[in-house]
Parts: sequence; C-alpha cells; structure tokens
Amino acid sequence: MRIGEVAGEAGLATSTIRYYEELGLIKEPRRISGQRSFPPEAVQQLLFIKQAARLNFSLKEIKTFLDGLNDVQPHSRVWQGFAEEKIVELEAQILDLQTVLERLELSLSCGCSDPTSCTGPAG
Amino acid sequence: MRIGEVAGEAGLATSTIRYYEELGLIKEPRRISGQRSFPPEAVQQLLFIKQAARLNFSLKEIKTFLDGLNDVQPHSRVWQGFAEEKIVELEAQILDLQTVLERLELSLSCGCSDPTSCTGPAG
DNA sequence: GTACAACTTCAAGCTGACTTGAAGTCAAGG
DNA sequence: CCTTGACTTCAAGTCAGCTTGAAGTTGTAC
Repeated sequence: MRIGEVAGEAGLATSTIRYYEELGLIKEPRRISGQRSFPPEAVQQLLFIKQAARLNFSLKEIKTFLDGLNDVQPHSRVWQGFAEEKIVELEAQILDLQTVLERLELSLSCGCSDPTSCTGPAG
Repeated sequence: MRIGEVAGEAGLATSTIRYYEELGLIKEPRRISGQRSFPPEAVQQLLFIKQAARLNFSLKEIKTFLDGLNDVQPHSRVWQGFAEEKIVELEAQILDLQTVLERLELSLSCGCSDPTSCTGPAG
C-alpha cells in the first residue's frame, strides 16, 4: 500500500504518517523506487497509535510501549510489566473521569450550576 | 491569599496562575499595592481547572464552560445544556478507555504481546 | 535601613504534535 | 511524450500550554 491509501484507511494525514515514521513509532517501510510501500498491518498499527494518542498518551509514551512490544518475547515478564503498568494507568484515568462525571451530574441534579464547589442537592 | 500561597495549595506554578488569569480562566483578583490578592475559593477553581486539563479538556473548552457558568442562572437550560454535553463526552471517553483497557487485558491473558491485533487467547 | 524573598510586567523561549511550502521525482492515462 | 496527481525531502511555520529571563517593586525579618 502506498502512503495515501494507508492514510485514507487510518484517517490520518500523509504528513502525520511520515512524522510518526520519523519518530520511530512505525518502522520504516520498504521503498519502491523511492516511494514508501506499507504492509496492510500498518493500518492497524496506526489506528492503535491514533486511539492511544486520542486518550492522552504522548507519542513518546506510545513509542516506549511499542518498542517494548518489539524488544521482548511474547509472554515475557517485560511485556507483562508494560501491559500491567498501562492497565493501572488506564484504571486510574477512568476513575478520574468518573469522578468528574459524578460531580457534573451532582451539580446538575442540584441545579446550583457550580461544579467547582457543589456538594449535592439541598446543600 | 497571595499568588504563591494559592499556587502551593493548588499545586500549580505562579506563572501558570498568571497565565490562566491572562486567558480569562479565572477572574482578575483584587490588588493590594499592585500584588494579587486571591479569595480562598480561587484554590477550588484552580483545582477544577487542573483536573479538567489533566482529563484532556483544552483551556479554551474549560473557559467556554466556566464562562457558561458565570453567564447563566442556576437551573437554567443553558447551564444544563453545558453539563449534559460534557457528561456525554465524558461517558464516551470512559468507554474508549475501557475498550483500550480490555484490549490490553486480553492480550495480556493471551500472551501474544500484540495489542494492535490480538483477538483473544487461543487465537 | 538593609537584605532578601516574593511579587510585578513584558517579551522571548521551549516542547509536543503536527502542518505547510518549495522544489523536485515517479506512475498512469491520453 | 506530456500532463496530472501522488509521491519525495527538508526547512520552516503553527498552535497549545507553559516556562524563563530581565528588570524593577513590595513585604518582612533582622
């Protein structure tokens, strides 16, 4: 696949894909007379990066994580360590979001309009 | 409270607080011979902004939201609209995170080490 | 009253994540 | 062959969100 096709399927700009390649987020594709030729898996990988980025992981973090995947054997403790660490982070982030959500819902049911200080209805 | 004290309690740099003021995220505090003098509520407001920022809301979004709070009456439809919109966004974000979390847990239990394509154990 | 920390403004600098522009190369259709 | 669109590199520009630096002022402790 050429870069334009990959970009279309992953919903990214071609410039973004080149930038990700430059950062080492995806490995350098083979070239056909100078032009990049991506394997189909590249789309999945880019979608994964895109989702992780949308969820507030920095490109550096994503790189570290993906490098971990490549450097270690499946089933290895290193990879499990990476995954477990990320799982802890994600759980914390979900809890954070739920807290904010509850505060919003609380001040909505209260009607006080001040989520920065609301402690509930009849307060 | 002077800016340094507020900064200490909110866990922000003084420069950040001045920057937030400049952006209109917090209202201009009164001055005592040139120096800012904040009411205690400023700490709560800054903590709210901090949390929202950590959760990926841009300062622009936060400003729009807080401006909404100030412009409208409690119980108003406008404020409820703001809150409900944010609630929908938060719920979507939580679902997103949970999806990523599940993919990670899946590829961890599978041991395949590739969350970009894993579809579960024995796959 | 002098040292010194905490404050002030304003402009410039920095990091992350891209995007844009220039100037040129490659591939496919007519 | 020529055009046209997709590609190439490389440098520079952009936006968000701050941070840093310079140069001066204020408040407090000795």
